[in-house]
Amino acid sequence: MKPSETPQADFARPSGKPPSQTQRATAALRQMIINNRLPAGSSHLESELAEMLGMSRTPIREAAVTLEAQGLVELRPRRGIRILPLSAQDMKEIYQILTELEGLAAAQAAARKLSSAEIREVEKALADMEAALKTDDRESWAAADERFHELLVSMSGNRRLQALVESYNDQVHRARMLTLRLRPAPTKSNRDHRALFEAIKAGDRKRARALHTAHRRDAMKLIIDLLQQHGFHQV
Amino acid sequence: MKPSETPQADFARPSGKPPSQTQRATAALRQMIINNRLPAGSSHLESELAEMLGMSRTPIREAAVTLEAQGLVELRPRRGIRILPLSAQDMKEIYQILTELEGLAAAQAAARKLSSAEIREVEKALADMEAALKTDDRESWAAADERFHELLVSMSGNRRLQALVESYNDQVHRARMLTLRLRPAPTKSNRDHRALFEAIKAGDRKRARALHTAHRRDAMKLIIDLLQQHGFHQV
DNA sequence: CCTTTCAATGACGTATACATTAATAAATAC
DNA sequence: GTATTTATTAATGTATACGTCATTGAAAGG
Repeated sequence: MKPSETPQADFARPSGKPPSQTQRATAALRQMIINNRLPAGSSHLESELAEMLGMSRTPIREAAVTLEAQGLVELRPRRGIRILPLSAQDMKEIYQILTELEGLAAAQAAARKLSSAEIREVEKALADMEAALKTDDRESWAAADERFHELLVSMSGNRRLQALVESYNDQVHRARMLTLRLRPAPTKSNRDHRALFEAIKAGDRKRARALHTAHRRDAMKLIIDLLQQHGFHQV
Repeated sequence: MKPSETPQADFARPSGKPPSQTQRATAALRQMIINNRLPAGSSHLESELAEMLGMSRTPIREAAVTLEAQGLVELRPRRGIRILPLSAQDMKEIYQILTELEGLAAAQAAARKLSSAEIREVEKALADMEAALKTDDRESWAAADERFHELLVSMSGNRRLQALVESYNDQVHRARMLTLRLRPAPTKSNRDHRALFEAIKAGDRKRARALHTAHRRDAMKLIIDLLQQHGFHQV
């Protein structure tokens, strides 16, 4: 559930400063888009959003430009800022990219020597997922799952890769949440995660990559099928 | 040499309209960054750039935000817009990502049935590269090489993948041009291209991916080594 | 009743204004 | 001569102003 942040947001907030209006606008809008409080397909005038967030149009526009570059919205002259919906085709494109990039991350992670702190964090995420599976707490499971995958990518050591995966994950977050209750219990997912992490710890790059790729491919198929079955042509 | 364009720039210019100031600014600045007319590491005040391009600060700021999201510049409060230089580590990160994404593109292209127009365009690029190699015309060779790789990615059918690769290619364009005259004649490169294209036409996904991955890995090593040998620690 | 033209509205793109605040220089103390 | 404090400068972040142009509705014509 943790909101991701754009790379520049990270740089631009040297931890002491009060966030600028532009930063507030970017974070707030991204958040609202990701968890569907600004529904996919809806349009919003700059002045509306400005009033809603208590600022002028200027920082709203800058935020909108950033989010457009991230693929979350589209700026349509005189018709407002449109929250981009995702078609099945869009999902496929994004998942193909994610599959590839996360596969690389897994291989890179396997090539490294993990710190004990890293291992502990991953183990925690795995344990949380298993606990959530027992009580069928889907939200907690999804949160831990997200944490697990974020950790993997961060362990790749490639900051750009990390930012990129985060950004594309943001784009499919809505769809993932939507299918969370429609899917069967993620028993196999948990097994996959364990096996993947074992391969990484063992330093088996090839296997880590293969396992992650297969895992993501399954996830994509699951989500796309579910959306289709339940008649969502756009998300 | 062809300047790439951001996805939104493509959408935002429905071919009839005069480009907006923001679009002009984004294109001009990107162009100047990519071909080193705004040197890596240099900083520029918004007002300078505004005067240079004959517009107010507003469109300059919007362009800067876009280019920051693309990873080309950094906005430093009160110290101007800084053109981000690339270290060897940066190059490695970017090439890892490019290698992966273009490998995927090659595999996807191999899975498709290419149109005769597509085949003709690729053949032209290949022929141009071979002709340029004969006369040792490095600039023409680089232009054709770029066209070849762009065509491959576009043949993947994944628009997002295409935009992404374009964007990361922009980031290493400077370094590529810098090493163009330092490297040995790209004889092997041309052979690689031929073999790769044969694999794609034959529909051999695995081989297409493997060939492309190896090709890019070689290119990365070549460039990084050359830069190191010639004492460029930043580009 | 449907189509087309025209006018009015208002959202956006851009310029400009202005307060804030960081960086630089000057001045003072040591 | 060096370090610390203060004053000055000026670049940014944000608000506001305004002209342009697309969209909507009305009016006129078929």
